[in-house]
Amino acid sequence: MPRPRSDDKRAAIIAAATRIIAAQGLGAATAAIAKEAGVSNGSLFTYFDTKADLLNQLYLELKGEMGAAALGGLPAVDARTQMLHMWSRWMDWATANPLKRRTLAQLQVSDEITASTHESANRTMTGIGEILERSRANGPMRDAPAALVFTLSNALAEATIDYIIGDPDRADEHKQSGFEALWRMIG
Amino acid sequence: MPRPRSDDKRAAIIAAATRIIAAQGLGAATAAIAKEAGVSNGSLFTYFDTKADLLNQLYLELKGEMGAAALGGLPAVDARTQMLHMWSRWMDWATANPLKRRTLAQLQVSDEITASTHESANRTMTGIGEILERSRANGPMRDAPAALVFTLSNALAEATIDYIIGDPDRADEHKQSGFEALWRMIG
Amino acid sequence: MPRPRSDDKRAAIIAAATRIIAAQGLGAATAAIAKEAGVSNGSLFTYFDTKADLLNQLYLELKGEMGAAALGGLPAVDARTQMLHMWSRWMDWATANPLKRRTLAQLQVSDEITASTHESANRTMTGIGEILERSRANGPMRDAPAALVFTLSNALAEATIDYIIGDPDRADEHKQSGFEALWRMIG
Amino acid sequence: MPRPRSDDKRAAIIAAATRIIAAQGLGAATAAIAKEAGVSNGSLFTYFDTKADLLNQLYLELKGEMGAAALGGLPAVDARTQMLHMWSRWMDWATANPLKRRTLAQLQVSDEITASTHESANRTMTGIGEILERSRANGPMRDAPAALVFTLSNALAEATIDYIIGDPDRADEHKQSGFEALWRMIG
DNA sequence: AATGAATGAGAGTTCATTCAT
DNA sequence: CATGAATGAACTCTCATTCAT
Repeated sequence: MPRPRSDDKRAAIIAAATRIIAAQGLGAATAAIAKEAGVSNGSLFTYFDTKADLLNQLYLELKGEMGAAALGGLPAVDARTQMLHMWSRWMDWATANPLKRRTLAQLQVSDEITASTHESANRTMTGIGEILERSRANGPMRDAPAALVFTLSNALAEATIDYIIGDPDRADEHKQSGFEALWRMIG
Repeated sequence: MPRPRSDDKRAAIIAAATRIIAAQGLGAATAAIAKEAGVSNGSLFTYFDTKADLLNQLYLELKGEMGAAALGGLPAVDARTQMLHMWSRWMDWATANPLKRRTLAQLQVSDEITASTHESANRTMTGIGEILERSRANGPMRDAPAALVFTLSNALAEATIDYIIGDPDRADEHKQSGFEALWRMIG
Repeated sequence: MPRPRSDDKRAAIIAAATRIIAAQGLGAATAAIAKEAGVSNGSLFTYFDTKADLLNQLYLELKGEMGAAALGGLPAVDARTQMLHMWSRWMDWATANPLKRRTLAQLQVSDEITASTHESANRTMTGIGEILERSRANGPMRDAPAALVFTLSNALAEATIDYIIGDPDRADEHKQSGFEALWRMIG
Repeated sequence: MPRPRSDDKRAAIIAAATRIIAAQGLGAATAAIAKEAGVSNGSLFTYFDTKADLLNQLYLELKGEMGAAALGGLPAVDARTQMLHMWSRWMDWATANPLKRRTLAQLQVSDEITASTHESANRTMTGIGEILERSRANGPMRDAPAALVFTLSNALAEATIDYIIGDPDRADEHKQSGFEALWRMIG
């Protein structure tokens, strides 16, 4: 796998794409992204084969970062506390990184993101899935398909984040409400 | 008397847009939509001022149809039964109209849809909001902001629909699971 | 020559075209002209075969009106006084009808105006030509080609008008200066 | 090092625009100009931001060239001889470059040309204005506004050129007539 | 005759991608 | 490998003209 030399440049493009897409949407020109990254438009294509490729890698990166943020510093305690910890960090990451969150939301629904990218993004979420599994092990959804539980929980999290972004002053309160709703659902 | 402006033609364009956007995304060319509608590309612009206008009207139409579908034939009974009825019809509409649902999902996150369009779309959802209010009146979220409850419930519904579309054979089962999750959350 | 019935409507279109072209230039849409005339866009084409036809007829009309204005009330006196009279009325018409003058100026240089239209417009200017001929009969340009004298005189008049429009407060003064320049040239 | 932006290509586009506009008017398609220049239609826009930009730059170029032609090789002699020299070179340039002259005439009256472009074009004409000032210093228009004198003289020149183009066989004769008319007016 | 909806050929401009330097 | 000029297909929207009513 011959990779181009500078990881810095790759990272700069990824970061620039995050910013530009947050501002302009997925229709943003690759030239605009390259410029924001301080790189020539031609160079962008030595790091990413196509625009779609860039988008897919960006998605992986952002989703991975979000997952890692959620799982960081996980205490070895009971499921509910772990879940709350994760939930809390997830919301915190989203409010602290509104641009990343915004871009990620756009990518999530784009049809430029391939099935295989979605799949491998989900694979990085395994840790989250495991906590979810432990959380619902004795709850009312214990017999539902794991993927359904995951989908519903994720939807709740995203909706809570959206709501918090619209009313950031009461973030903690909404974060708590959302978590309790989740726990009622699965716990 | 000139040829009168034809409601059929307007409807044909709306329908064509639904199909084409479901297949190609919001980037679909107006010419492709016009062709699918059996209309010249110029004609599209006598029915809709701009592409954005078409998108906004399409959004209103689809969202309105979805809301009407959800609320149709509502029995005058207790909140839970009403909610279940609505939930069920909502899922049914979505599974019966996958293209409309797909296009609606794209429009929902597009930034071509203006704030005022979103607002007036939401106004058509008032009926749904009322049922939700009755449903949570005595439940654990009775003190949460109405908008948060609405957001979370909506997210659950959308997620359930997505899941059902991915595994349509067990639609009824998932529909039921989703509803119970919702009810635990708010009921 | 089957002419459509309403002369009023024809006149309304001509008048509307004058206004719209003065404001928007020759690229103005026929639909805009029709609307300004209070007529349907289709109707415009029963009075004028094509846009070019409208433009040509408009040119003839405006040029004719301008010529008539210049020649009106011509006193039967010596050449210089006649010339001054004409010059004065010409300038007056132009300052009193800035829209017509503006549109006429645009048409004059348009390549939509055919050679034959130019020719017949010039034919309506015969009266002016005659005064010019008498004016230069004993002057320094007595042996120059009539058409050259005409062209130069016309250019002087147009330039004087342009200048007056740019500084209308001293119109009379500039009108006088221009005339004297003309007379020195040919008289 | 990328392919440097080529002055040749810019010049080719300017030259092509001159030819195409002379033939087809200002409505000529940018694609036609690009093709005539042997360049892709996209490339035109790397040299000129918009069609209007191209037109403005073309105007500046042509007017500048015309002014330079008129002022070239100016002898240090009396005003009349200088004026005649300039007049003669001006006419010669116009007859030798009918396409440029034709295109310039169109641009002169176009409303795509901005006020600021007109202004800076006029600034390149300062040399001509100075000769004009010297020429009229003791003549009958010595007290008229400089701008009026300039306007009238220019109109005479343009009209003479037009006339010459229509009867090129007797160019020298007409050139002379025009000059004498001018000199009577201001000298 | 009048209306205005219908048509479809362009128009200017953008942009992902390629490639000469 | 980096650069940015070059490419040309594609896009939305306009408009003179036609034609069903």
